[in-house]
Amino acid sequence: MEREVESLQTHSTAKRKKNNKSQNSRRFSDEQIKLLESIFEADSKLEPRRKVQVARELGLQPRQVAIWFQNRRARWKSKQIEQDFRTLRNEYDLLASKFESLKEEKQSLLIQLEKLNDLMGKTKVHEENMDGKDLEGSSNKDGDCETTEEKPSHLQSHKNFASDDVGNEGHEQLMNMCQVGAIVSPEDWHRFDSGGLFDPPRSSSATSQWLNFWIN
DNA sequence: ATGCAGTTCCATGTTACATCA
DNA sequence: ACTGATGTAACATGGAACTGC
Repeated sequence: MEREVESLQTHSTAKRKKNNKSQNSRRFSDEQIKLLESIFEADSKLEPRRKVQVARELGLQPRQVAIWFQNRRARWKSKQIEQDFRTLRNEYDLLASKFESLKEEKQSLLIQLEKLNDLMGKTKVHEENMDGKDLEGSSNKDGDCETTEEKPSHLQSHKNFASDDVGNEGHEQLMNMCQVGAIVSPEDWHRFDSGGLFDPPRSSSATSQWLNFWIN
């Protein structure tokens, strides 16, 4: 039955133009908008009975009320999309800047590591020249990066790299692993919850590739 | 139970017009 | 006065859900 009303209200473009010209204003009054908005705020959809009731209250056709709600939902949705877009963009900017600072931190740690390696290399040569003391007791033979003792954690991880126990290639690989660990733990990465794009892989070799992908 | 036509509602895109800078 | 941008009421269309047969 509402369809009947609607079809009676369906004009050709020409008819509509004529009709609109005869009306003083197409816009609803402030009063009408105010009530419609307050209803919309409570519920964005109208039950048919309520629609008829509201239409009667406002002196409008039920069809007009239905259309107003349709348009209002569409406007709300597009605003929502804009809002979501802004939120996502902000989150992305934040992540990007975190990533940049992590890269810088990594760079500075690498430099520190180089210096320490140089220093320890020189010390060892010196001690060998002195011909005598046992240095082996202090190095961790299993290559575990999470050694203890009272050094800063990021330095602890690289403690055993000066040792001869690890060959050059293994040395480099372990350095990479530990550097990744020093920059950020997997838990930290997962906290970002970025849907996998930024998530590092589980295996250490894949981790190196992953890191290189982002840095290079 | 199932298929089908008719109806209603809704989301989405478009049009026509009013208003404003 | 003219014009382009913007907001909005109304419309068109297609799909989903529901109903009666």
